[in-house]
Amino acid sequence: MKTKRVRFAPSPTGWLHVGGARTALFNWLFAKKHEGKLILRIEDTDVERSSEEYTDSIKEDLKWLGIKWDEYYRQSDRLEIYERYARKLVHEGKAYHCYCTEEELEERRKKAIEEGRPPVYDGRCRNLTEEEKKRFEDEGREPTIRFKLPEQQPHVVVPDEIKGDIEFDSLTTGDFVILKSDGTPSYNFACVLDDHLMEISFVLRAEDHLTNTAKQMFLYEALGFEQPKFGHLSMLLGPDKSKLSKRSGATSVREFRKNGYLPEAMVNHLALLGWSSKDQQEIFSREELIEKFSLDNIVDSPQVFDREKLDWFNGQYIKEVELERFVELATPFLEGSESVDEASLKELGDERLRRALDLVRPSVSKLSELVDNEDMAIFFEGLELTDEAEEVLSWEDSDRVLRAIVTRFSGMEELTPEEVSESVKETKEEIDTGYKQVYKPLRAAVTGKISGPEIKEVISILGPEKTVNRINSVL
RNA sequence: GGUCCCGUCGUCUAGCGGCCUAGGAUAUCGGGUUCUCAUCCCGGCGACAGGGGUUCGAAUCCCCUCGGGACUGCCA
Repeated sequence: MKTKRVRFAPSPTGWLHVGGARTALFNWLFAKKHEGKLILRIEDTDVERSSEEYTDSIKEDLKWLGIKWDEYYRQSDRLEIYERYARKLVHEGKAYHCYCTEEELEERRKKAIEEGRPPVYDGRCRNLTEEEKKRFEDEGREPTIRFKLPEQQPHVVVPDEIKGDIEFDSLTTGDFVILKSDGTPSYNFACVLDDHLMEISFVLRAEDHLTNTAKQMFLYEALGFEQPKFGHLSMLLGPDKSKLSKRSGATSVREFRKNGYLPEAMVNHLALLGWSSKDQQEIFSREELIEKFSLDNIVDSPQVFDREKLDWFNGQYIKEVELERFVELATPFLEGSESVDEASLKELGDERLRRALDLVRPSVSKLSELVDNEDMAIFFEGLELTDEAEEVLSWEDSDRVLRAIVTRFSGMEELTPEEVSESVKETKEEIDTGYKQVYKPLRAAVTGKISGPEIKEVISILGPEKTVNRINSVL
């Protein structure tokens, strides 16, 4: 069987969009599933809007997501190819030079809309005489090359592996430009040529390309190329149900990355947008996704990108990842926190930081929540008592309790959580009071707050010395 | 306007003619666990867009209406 080849073809005019990321992911999953190849093709033929920076950032973000490509191409490196084929079509009478300027075109378009006619190119340059061409050229006009659509084309069928055949009664387009006046190819042309030349066997792209695919059918025909298979993914929508855009909040994977989302959470969430495994599983490892991925399980209705579900996924992964990795991921966020200076981070030490982060994980759903996190603050100096904590400390037994604890902990080297529990129990019995009367003042004194992570763990991490110091400072 | 796609809880989805008084997840609400918060566990609320057919039987098939979306460039 022939190797399956798919591609992801972004244009570097912005950061990698989550919609694009999903398309890339589905292509990658498809390739992996079938032991095929994923081709990354940068469609940078729009000289004005494309940039090297965006190209790099897209590659970085794909890598971050764990989407690796097998081959890499850039359309700007391939301009001669497109030009050659465009000329070939002109030569064969399947395309022609058009001297209309953008301004003229725009004006006619406007007029057509006003008059209720479809705003399509009227084909006026189809049969220009040599003199007419020369006159235009003398005027300094740079021609484009337009593809000549068949005169009679009742309807087009786009075979779609996901939605089934899609029939177009008519194409809402006239002869379209395949080579722009600056010599760069337009999207549909470069796309068809490259998909063919790169031996793409399956084109999996978003639904906004549906009408493009229809147009491309003619190009395949005119060029004498065999068609690949096609599949169109539904659109990703914002909360307002319109195409996910800047207005809908964060849309680039870069932004999610900066906000402390884990790539595995992102991948998991994206995978479940438009695809499901048909059982009730929600959390998938990469391997499971590859194993279970199938075109049959793709739905064709559009989906809203739900941040809350992503947060849940992220929280799940934060709780599950290896502690070492979590520490690595968390550190930059801690360092970026205003309330934590380098000195106090250093003072805490690696081991205590490790344990503290492990303790705080369950309450965090994205790494950015670690910045100025209340629970983390417990482990740094400079605590202030909240009003509620003050109140707890003013309870009748609080002073006695805390003094008893201080007596127990003084001079100790370290404390395990179990030893803390034991001490609390003994103190409770010694003073003949309830657990709350011990735990609450202890928490208030040590953390300055009345809620937070398990106090026995907190104390164990801080150690007896710091704990005693803190208690003494409120007595 | 034209062309095309789509329509099950707020959101992501299961369902492919009887297993559906429509299942799961998330969000939300309530309860439990805990010194407390978070986690976790248990429970509640919550949907087949509407109308016609076809059929013994329709969320599932057909038609119409309505609604949403995309495209309609020398952007991709």
